[in-house]
Amino acid sequence: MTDISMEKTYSPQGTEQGTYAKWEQSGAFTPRIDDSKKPFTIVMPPPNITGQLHMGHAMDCVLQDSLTRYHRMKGEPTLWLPGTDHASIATEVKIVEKMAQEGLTKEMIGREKFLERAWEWKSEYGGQITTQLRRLGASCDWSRERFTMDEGCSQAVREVFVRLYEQGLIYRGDRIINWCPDCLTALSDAEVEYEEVPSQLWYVRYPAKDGNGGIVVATTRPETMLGDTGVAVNPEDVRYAEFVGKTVLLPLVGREIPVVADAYVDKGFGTGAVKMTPAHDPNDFEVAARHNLPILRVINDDGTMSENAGEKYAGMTRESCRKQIVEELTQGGYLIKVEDYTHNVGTCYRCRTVVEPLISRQWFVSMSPLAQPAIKVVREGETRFLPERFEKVYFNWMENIRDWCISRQLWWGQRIPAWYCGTCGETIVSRDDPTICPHCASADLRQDEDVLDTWFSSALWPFSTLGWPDETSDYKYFYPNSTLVTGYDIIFFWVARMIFSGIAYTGKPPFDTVLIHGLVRDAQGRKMSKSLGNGIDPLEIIDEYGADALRFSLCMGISPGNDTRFSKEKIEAARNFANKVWNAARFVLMNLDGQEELDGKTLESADKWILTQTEKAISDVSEYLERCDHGLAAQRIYEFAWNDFCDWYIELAKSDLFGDDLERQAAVRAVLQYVLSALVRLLHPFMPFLTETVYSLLPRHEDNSCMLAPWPEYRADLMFEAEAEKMAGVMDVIRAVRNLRAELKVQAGRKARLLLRPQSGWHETLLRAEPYFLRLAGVSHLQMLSNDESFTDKVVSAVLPNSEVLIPLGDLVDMEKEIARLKKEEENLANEIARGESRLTNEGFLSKAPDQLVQTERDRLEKNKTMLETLRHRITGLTV
RNA sequence: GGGAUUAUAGCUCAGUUGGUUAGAGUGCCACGUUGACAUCGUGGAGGUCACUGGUUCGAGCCCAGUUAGUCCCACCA
Repeated sequence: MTDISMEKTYSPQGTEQGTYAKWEQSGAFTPRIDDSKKPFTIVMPPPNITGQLHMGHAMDCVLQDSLTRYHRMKGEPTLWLPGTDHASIATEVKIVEKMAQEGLTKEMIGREKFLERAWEWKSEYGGQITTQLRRLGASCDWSRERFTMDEGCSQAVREVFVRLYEQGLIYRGDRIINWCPDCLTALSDAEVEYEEVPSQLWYVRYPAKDGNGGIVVATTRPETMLGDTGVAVNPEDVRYAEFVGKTVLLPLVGREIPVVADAYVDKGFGTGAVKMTPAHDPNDFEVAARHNLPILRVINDDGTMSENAGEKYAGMTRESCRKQIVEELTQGGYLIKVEDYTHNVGTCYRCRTVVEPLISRQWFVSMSPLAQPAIKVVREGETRFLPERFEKVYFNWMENIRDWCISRQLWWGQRIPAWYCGTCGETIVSRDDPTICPHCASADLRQDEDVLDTWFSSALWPFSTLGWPDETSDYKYFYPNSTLVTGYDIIFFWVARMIFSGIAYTGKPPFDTVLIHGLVRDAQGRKMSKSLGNGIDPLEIIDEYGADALRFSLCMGISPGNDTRFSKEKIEAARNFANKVWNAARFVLMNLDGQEELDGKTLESADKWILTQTEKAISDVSEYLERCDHGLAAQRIYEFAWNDFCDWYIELAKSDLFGDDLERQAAVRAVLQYVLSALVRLLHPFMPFLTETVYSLLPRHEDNSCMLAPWPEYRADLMFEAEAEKMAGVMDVIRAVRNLRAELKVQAGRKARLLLRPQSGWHETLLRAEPYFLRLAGVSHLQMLSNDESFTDKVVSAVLPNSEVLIPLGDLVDMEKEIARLKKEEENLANEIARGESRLTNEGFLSKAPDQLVQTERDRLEKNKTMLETLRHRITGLTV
């Protein structure tokens, strides 16, 4: 017996952090570039430096780490590249909030000081995040850790910006954009979230020039009428045909505005006439462009009404101005009616403020030339989504894409590399900071104040992190990446943009596979959020249950792309599983002698059975991991470890292990060692800490790391299907005996005799299984009955395909009950036979079903008939 | 308006190209200190696979429709 000291209960708290430190110090997270091997690369979706990691990050991390560990064990040079995201707007908002507590504003301290604070923030929170990732066991290559605003990433950003500008794909223009009046910046379309809000639809009469009649328009935003420069109707609408080309008067303001005909207007909605506010509505803006309507901006950046709105309203908020306008319209007799109306309003995805569409001069990326090839690579399967259905989401977005507004009126981020000449007005976009204007040689240059959308740099992450635009060895070897793992919530923000960016700048799509996972919800299925206060801190879970338990619980029972619930029950189940494996290992290790060697051993059925189960598990788990199906893989390992190995094999092994046959002992030890070693390695991607500890305790593995151990290889020579089936038959008998005993409520300690009447071919197997019956079924002694040998004592019995099981229990047996029970069995069996017969007399089944299935059905029917006969014989014997 | 997705045991969820009598965890009931583990063991109860129709020799799975929920996109003022 090996002398080992393993606690009775696995306690992760004492070992995990030390194990991680050892891994990290060993340098094993850093892959060796080997041109003869294909690498496996994952870049981590960089968490925002705005705060701590939540459960969603934990899941993201766990899925990536299991893939990483699996591929590393398979011997592929595996790179999982970590990093963090500067999260321009989100971080800036946080810093501003924090400064407000000190009574400071951005303007008070200025850009430079502000950026100093931002970098301090980065080093504090960025560090917290990487600490958390380590606690989770993330085996990423910290030597390659990146930040979206580090020098290299910023250089890549600059390169891309300049290239696109030179290609004419980046332009600056006055267009309607989404403006957040609270964050005081432009937003891209993707950054606006729509919310249904109950509101009203106001019907307002715009009188004709003489003050009478006119046109009634319907609007959800009466306050914007101050910026109206026209009214539009449908060209085919006879009701308004006479007005087209004429003008109406804008109430309260008295401005004369033209009536135009445009197909955009829906005759059926409202009154069929729409007021045009080109400066504050994207559709109106387009109509205005077609009809040369003037653009009048009446809302300021901060959401208040501007000078253009008129002296009376200037400075009012949008909300109070609306009230005021409605009141005045009512008084003036212009308000015809008000209807309740629910509509969607856009809100800022960071601060939830209602966004204001307004016309503004911003930088844009021209999307349609970039989108086309990005659609193609997915269409043609060069890049695939898992699950596949997310491709539809992707196509839908890409095919309807609009130009991307990339400038943000913020300070924290990559500054737009554009300079304006104060002398000649020239715009200079260049890779190096210009000192004089190339057009007029003036030195009066001013850099654009704005920064780029955070997602502009995230879009380059798969290659900017590897050194691009330089042709570094990392870039050449690890790009394109293999798999990208992320949640479905950022397909548009991030995945789509990486794909078109990768193709446009590197010529290759950035990864082959996009694995999309769902959200982690709370036990009630609600989204975890700060406002609900139902978020769970992964670190608290790790402290209480261990990282392995957390990891396993995040993998178990998940289905690709679907949301999952996090519950106490789940984490406890995972913790219990860790303990189970720990104890199985503890038992095995207590019984090993360090000389285990499977080859050359004489194996019995039980050994062959567990080896066969092991090979099947190896093959299944490998396949599931290849398919990135963590849920099935975890489930499969769980079953194998708990049911096959612990519940059956270890128990079966005990009779040999504690028996006198030294050869059997040695064989069983070798099998235990082999299976445990395979099990631990299969489990390692999911429970790295536990398995690392156990693996190092295995004989001759003192200095070996499970993390670097070879992934278990499927061995066809250890598959013993026929023997395994025999063993399964023995297990059926054991189960039947247990069942009978339990039904009769036989005390566990009370042994009973077991009589078996085997079917042909089973005598030897069952006879040899006697020790198993004794140990696992509470049997005192086995007696084999021949076919014609009758047995009429008081017995309970069961009929199995391989034998008739009889247990004489004397007065414990209530013969009435026993007969009733057997009759029920008889009925079930008869039904089963009837079902089989109807199938086998069905012409359609016989002619169309696969031959093999028909044969199976025949065999089964045959077997059932024999069993029924035995059962009837038994019943007759008892009733006579 | 368009699309996706979910509906399977009390609860949480699996169920690969259609093929035995639909599985697991958890909860529940009964029994149990059998030389790893009570974070355990053994046994048990518990399901018209949302509904309707269709295809098929055969449907939880495929098709059509219905109902209920969740989500995404679009943004008719």
